[in-house]
Amino acid sequence: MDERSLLLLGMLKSQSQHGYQINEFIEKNLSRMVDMKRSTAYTLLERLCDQGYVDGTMEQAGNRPQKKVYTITPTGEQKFFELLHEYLKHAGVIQFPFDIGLMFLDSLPDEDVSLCLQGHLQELDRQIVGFEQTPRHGFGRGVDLAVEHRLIMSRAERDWVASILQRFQSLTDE
Amino acid sequence: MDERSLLLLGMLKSQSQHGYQINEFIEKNLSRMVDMKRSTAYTLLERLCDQGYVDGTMEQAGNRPQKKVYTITPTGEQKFFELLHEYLKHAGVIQFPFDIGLMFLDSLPDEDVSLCLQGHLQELDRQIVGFEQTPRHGFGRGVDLAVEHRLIMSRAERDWVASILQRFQSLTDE
DNA sequence: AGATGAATAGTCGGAATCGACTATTGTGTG
DNA sequence: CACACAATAGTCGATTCCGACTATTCATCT
Repeated sequence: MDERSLLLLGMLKSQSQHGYQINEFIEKNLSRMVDMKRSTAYTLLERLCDQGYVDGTMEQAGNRPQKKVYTITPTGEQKFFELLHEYLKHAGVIQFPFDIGLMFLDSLPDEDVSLCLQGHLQELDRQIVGFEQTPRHGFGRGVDLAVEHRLIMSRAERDWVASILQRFQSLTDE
Repeated sequence: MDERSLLLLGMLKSQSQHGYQINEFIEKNLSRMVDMKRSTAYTLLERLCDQGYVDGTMEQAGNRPQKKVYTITPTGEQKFFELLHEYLKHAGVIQFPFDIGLMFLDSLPDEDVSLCLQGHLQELDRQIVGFEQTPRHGFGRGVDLAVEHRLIMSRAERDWVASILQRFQSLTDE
């Protein structure tokens, strides 16, 4: 059971909803923080139902197409709090694929490195703008904090990459 | 083909070696940056052989037990450079499971949040000490840079979490 | 009326990863 | 000498995740 289940439980805790809604929300609002595909979300929702943490009921509202509405159960809420504590408390091992690149930097001519890092920097800037423009007060202080977290992390990385880039450029220029 | 293959190709580029050595090195020196289990490494090495990027030959050195020595091929080197450019250039979407926790912070009493964040902080401090104590000059500037990268990222996160924690504690104390 | 598209629900097979397990041989210790 | 341990090689089944695909119903447009 990982942070994706925490996300699903959390979203259902704030409001019962159906899979499509959940997926839309994640794609539109959280794609910068979470990477979970639609089919995975459906699978996970099914599992949560099997485990009794969520209750899924088909509804026929008026004559609209069928919807399956998912609702968190009391045990689901318990589980939610358990997971929430866990993920707030633990830092875990974050993996930056970029680091693997960095490790082998030496195999590349300084010029290539400069070019790559420039590209990297631009991507980071784009990400930062994205976070800066993310509307706040999604569903509470918490979401804003998460965005702020990502923002300061991206900025820290950008500043560092920029400083490294300068090192390389001064080597190349001289 | 992901960053794990880049790592394997890179390690083999610097030196032909056998799977056990590779796994040992990753476990002992890179466990803070990369999470890849032994069986995965073996699987990946096999695949790299199939794809012609690596050549694996059983060797019977003296009367020691069998070793399978993996050596990077010319196409493997090409692939290595390709992947290296890719991973240096792109920032990708980093996922912090912590963020999912943050999003739902509001569901927890401030006191709980304080306790969790204190735990988080301690873990981060441990990680930072780990990076600080990582011996430098592993196989070149690059490795040092990667460690430095992780170090500044962890510090940035620690400082931020500490500031958030203070906010919560001042709320709780009053 | 028929076509098209959006909202909603999935399903299914394949790839990736891991944990736990097995096998072989040399070396060192009691 | 016997036994355990380290070094080396995997294998295999379970689980997870994803991409691509399908199905249904209504609304809208021609």
